[in-house]
Amino acid sequence: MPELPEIETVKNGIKYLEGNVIKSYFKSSKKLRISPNQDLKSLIGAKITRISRRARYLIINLDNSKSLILHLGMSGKISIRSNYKPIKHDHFICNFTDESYLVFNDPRRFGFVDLVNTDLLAQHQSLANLGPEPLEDDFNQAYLSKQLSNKKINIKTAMMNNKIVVGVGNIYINESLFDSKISPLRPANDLNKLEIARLVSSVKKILKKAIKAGGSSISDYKNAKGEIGYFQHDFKVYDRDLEKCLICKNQLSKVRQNGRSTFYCSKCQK
DNA sequence: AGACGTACCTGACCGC
DNA sequence: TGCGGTCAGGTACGTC
Repeated sequence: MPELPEIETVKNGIKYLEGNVIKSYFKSSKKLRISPNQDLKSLIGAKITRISRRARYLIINLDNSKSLILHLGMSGKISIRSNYKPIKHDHFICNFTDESYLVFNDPRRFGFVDLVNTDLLAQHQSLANLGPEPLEDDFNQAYLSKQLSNKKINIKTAMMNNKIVVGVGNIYINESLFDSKISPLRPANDLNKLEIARLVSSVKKILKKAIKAGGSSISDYKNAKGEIGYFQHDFKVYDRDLEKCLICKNQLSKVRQNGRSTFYCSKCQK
């Protein structure tokens, strides 16, 4: 599921757990992308002090100087349940003092759960060397121009590089490039300042819109469903290669770039 | 250093 | 119905 808007939605949906104490946990024996650095036993009795997000990682700070890091990989989902019945691919479960359960389910197992000392969080293999958050002010035209100036790789792949900017995955870069009318095939260092400014603003706009829509599904969860829902995507180019451009009615295109599918309009995006 | 291919996994879907 | 091929929203690593 997850790109940045989905993780942000999950974070907002589980933030109410702050202040709860972990009563018990379960970790499946299946191997995830990385194994926890520390014994998870110290989770028991720990109180959640803060839940936040960095890039596509969920960070859960505990009152025992330790922090949980959760990553959802390609297929991971987090849900909150009022009672727990095991289903296939449940890999990590926490039971809290309010009797709710947080469940991490991930069929492809590209995600992970890790426990580290909070003072070493920034040095974690996954968190060190990350670029800026796309919605923060330090992700701007001047910064991006500098980053792209020596990159000959296509702009689409460059934008999916976590060292340049985090959390922009395949869906949202396709949508952002369409929104800014820039062809995904262009070499990154070929874009001028104006185009880079447009791209920065499109990335922020598209992500904010998706987060806003994702947030609305959380209220459904609170009222009825018992699970955190995801944004019902409304894409203009992603997965629409058999359809026509909503702007110019041209047939949309699909190509492969560095192993990933790219969708775009060859007329609108130059 | 940057570009690029590949590996990690399961499941869904499509054509034969 | 079953089988093989291909694809999927991410990330890390090896090689040139």
